[in-house]
Amino acid sequence: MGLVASGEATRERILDAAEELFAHHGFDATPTAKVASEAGVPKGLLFYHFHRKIDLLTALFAERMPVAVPHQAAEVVLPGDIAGSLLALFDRLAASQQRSSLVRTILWREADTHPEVARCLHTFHDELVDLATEVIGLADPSGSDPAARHAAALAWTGTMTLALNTARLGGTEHDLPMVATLLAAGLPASRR
Amino acid sequence: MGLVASGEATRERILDAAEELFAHHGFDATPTAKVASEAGVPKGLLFYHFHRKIDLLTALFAERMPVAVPHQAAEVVLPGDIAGSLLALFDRLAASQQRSSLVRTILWREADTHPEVARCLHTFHDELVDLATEVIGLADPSGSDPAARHAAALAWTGTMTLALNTARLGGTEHDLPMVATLLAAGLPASRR
Amino acid sequence: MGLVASGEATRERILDAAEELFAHHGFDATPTAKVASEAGVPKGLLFYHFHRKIDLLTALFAERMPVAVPHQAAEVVLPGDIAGSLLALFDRLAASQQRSSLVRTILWREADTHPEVARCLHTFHDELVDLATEVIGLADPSGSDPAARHAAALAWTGTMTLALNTARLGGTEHDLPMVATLLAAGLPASRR
Amino acid sequence: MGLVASGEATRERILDAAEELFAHHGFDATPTAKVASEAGVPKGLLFYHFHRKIDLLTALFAERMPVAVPHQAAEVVLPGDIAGSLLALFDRLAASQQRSSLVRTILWREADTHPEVARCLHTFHDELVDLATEVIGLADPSGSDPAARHAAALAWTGTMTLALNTARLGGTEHDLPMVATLLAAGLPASRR
DNA sequence: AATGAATGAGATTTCATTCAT
DNA sequence: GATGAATGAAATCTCATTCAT
Repeated sequence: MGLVASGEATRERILDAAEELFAHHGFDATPTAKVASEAGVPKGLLFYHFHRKIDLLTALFAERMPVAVPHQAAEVVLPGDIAGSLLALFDRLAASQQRSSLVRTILWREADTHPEVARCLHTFHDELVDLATEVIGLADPSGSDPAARHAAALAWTGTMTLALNTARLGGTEHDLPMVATLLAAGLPASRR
Repeated sequence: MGLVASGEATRERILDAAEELFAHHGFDATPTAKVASEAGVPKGLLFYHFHRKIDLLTALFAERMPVAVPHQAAEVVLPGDIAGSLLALFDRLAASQQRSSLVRTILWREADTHPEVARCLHTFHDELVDLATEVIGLADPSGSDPAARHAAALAWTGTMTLALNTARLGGTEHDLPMVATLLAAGLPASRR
Repeated sequence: MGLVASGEATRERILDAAEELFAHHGFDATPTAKVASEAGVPKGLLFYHFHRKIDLLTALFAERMPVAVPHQAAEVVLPGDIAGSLLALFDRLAASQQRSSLVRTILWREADTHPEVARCLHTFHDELVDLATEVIGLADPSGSDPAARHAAALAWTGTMTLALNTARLGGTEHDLPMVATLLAAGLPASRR
Repeated sequence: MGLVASGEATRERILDAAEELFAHHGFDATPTAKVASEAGVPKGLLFYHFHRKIDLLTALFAERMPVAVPHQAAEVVLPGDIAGSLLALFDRLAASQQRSSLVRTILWREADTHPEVARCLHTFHDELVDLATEVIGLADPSGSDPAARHAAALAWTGTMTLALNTARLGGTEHDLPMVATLLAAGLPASRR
């Protein structure tokens, strides 16, 4: 009938539970039994879908890792307004994090101990820097120095990351607009 | 005489082992038995000095958390050279991290699951931003806008943090000098 | 079919072992490992059925506590023969204790340290006194004073308890029939 | 000087702590470390005074076990008033228990698992029965049957024990005077 | 696919006892 | 007598994983 195969839905429920629990308590501190009970499935079924515990983690990154999608660049750019474009990029990023903050939390937590997770994190950062660089290039009418654009993108990525982590961990707010303005101001000045 | 009581030395050996193992494998994935054997003490002695496993973690942060010492500001400043001063600050920080990269690694890993650890992380960041703000103020001859100085300090802290994390997790190098130059260039321009 | 689920049978085997060991060596002096090995199950399975060690104790009292069943009163009464009825009551009790002396042993041992166990003990005693009162009432043709009946029941319960504990702990025998006769003799005399 | 040797006082403080803790939590559930800390002495000192943990228990019974002192009989007797004499005996006993209820609590708890403790308990009960028999004999003017006196003493000992245990464990009160009256009434009646 | 009991290795923690000072 | 660190055996409990049904 019109019903989706129950197996697939079960798998997703398990992943949902794992994502939530891994983010809040960490991979090692989360028993598979808790994942199963949170997902409302018997323990045995979990190991039918994911042979080992670690497979839950890899499945999460394989299927739910947020991507800093390149085609956002154009959508975000305000021609002639570098600072505004950077802030728009941040807003986009923050919004997308909404939907994937759990995976990102796991990403930071497990990066130190799982090399492949560390690679995920770096790839994500490199993509962010590239994206920011592209945004600046599209927004800057005067055509600044590529190296300067890359430096600004780097600083902005660092600032965004700091802000997102601070928000995630509940620290004090930061003044992003002022930073965007500063970077935009520095760009032409450093062109020389 | 000058000899430390044996109990104290043992305690430090245990903390050394815990620091090393927690940083490399994570708090939850490190058995207390391994901490003990690495420290060369019997399992029971570990619980004589630290009642519960978690006390090892809190002791590490209470006693070995690196501090962004304020009096570094003056020592690091190159009057008239903002970019150089910022880079010098980074070198100082990187050097000090050498001696405490383990605690910092643990700091990032456990921040999500242990609220008091998250507070440590925020305090550290806030201190860094304040320190960078002070450095810029001392290095800038023309007396820039305080808000701009703070924004530059924020961007620089984000960049430094990104660079240190990237280095720790083995990612691609970043071009810090260019960022410093860019921020220095942006400061007077944004003063108006 | 009539077959019990294997899980249930295992649970009972574990309780059997716990009952035996707790009675002979005490709750605190009995390692869970010994309960498991005595029951012929792996250690882990014990904690699958009973989450904590103390749950073994509470399960024993909840499921195996002997009850001084009220409907015994009529079965035990020899009309007109108060002393004989009391002795018959004791025989019934002693016989039923045969099947539950272990739980009773545990009951006495742990009453001081576990409040809910103490409550079990009191309930049991109160039921005994009520039952003895009823027996006396049914056996006594002349209709003695209710307060006197209750006093005799109390004295008889104390005597029975003393006798059972003495037997359990291996002390010297007591002359129960003489006590029963004495109490029966005192009843009408105290009616005045 | 006038000071008592500190060693003796320390020993008593340790025994005080052990008595309290063994009574409230049981021998097996009480760590020696807690006895030491409660007594305010370092752990090592405890094992200087009592070589093994079990020696604490034996010392308690050897030095602090309450005795049902025979010479109380005369002090308690109200000539001609058997019931009153029995009640007076109970009051004496209850008062003496005040000063030794802890040891008695331990007595009941450990009797099942320590044979020599069980012997203590029986000795105490036998002494009580003998004492009650003597009291009845002294109080009874008409000179009742020795076997009846012994039976009454037995019933009274059981009743007193039940009452004391009920009081100790916090159960419902019992009407002792009525029982004493009943037993006194039964004595001559059963003489025939 | 589904189920829940079973398994056993191993984790954290406790604790009686010893010992050097 | 006094002290507190040291020791290691053992206790309770956890958990990933398997398996029969």
